[in-house]
Amino acid sequence: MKLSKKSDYALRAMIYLSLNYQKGAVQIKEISAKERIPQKFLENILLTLRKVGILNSKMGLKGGYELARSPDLITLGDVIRALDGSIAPVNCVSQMSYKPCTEEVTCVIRGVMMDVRNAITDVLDTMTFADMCKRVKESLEKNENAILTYSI
Amino acid sequence: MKLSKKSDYALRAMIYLSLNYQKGAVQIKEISAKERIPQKFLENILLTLRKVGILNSKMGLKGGYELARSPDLITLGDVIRALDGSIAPVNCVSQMSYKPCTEEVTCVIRGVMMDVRNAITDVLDTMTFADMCKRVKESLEKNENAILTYSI
DNA sequence: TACAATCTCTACCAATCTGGTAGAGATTTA
DNA sequence: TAAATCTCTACCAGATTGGTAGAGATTGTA
Repeated sequence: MKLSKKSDYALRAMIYLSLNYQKGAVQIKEISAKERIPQKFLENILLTLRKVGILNSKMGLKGGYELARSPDLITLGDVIRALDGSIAPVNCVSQMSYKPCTEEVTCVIRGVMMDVRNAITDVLDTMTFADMCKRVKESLEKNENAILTYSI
Repeated sequence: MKLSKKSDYALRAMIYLSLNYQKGAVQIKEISAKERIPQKFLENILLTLRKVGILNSKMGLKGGYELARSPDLITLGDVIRALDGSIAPVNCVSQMSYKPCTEEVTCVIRGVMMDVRNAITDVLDTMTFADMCKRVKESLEKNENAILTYSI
């Protein structure tokens, strides 16, 4: 039941890009430096997010990445699914990578795991990056001399 | 966010033992055969559950395993924690293996992950093996000619 | 007592996943 | 044309997962 480093980095990069929404493309190098994420690793992550349509990219000099749509239309669930594949604790309750188990009808573990999955997605699929930005700003107001950070 | 095979097997074995609560010790071999779990692997799992006090064992001929307390006093969370270690998606929100992150106060990802963790434990720490037994029996009544099974 | 059945313990192993790196290529701006 | 940037494929070391092997300790029963 663990969030991968990949998803962790992805969430941080997405918050960074959300805070810079509509301010033009942001370069990998900048995100990598500010968030202290290995650059080459981050390249892969952003590429994945682009391929699933969460990010747009621009190649060449002055290129970079930006959100493909408004931060309030992207949820944490979207990002974690893109990187980690599935959110469900077992495949037989997964939307993304559903695979029936042998005796689905009578499987009582499945029932509980379905509840767990729903509980998780209730949180992750309603929380948008607009919400995250709001939280970052609130957090900064309360802790005036705090460094801007939202890493794990 | 995946339930390990170890925890899966453990849950199944625990349901089996719960259905046989107060009927004397049950042997590894029997559970292994009925639930189709590799015997040597199951040995390790049951040993772990004994070490954390969930199971009692009896060595020697006619030995075996049985629940150390009533099924309504053991939750799925107890078992999964014993096998997989932690339920929390990140260590900085874990009860079991808590490890602070760099900037805890202002970390907004932490906040969401805390919500996820609570959502998961709400399900797993309230569901007992007595509940699971009840579900197994209900399920069998509804599907009269179903085979008794609760594997994933 | 002997012995078979059973749990206990340590060690080991192959396959996969995780986190990360390398480097050549394509594209764009100045 | 050159520098900056994204794109793509390949690779790699270490950890984790799922599982096996085998010797040892303990107990019931003939």
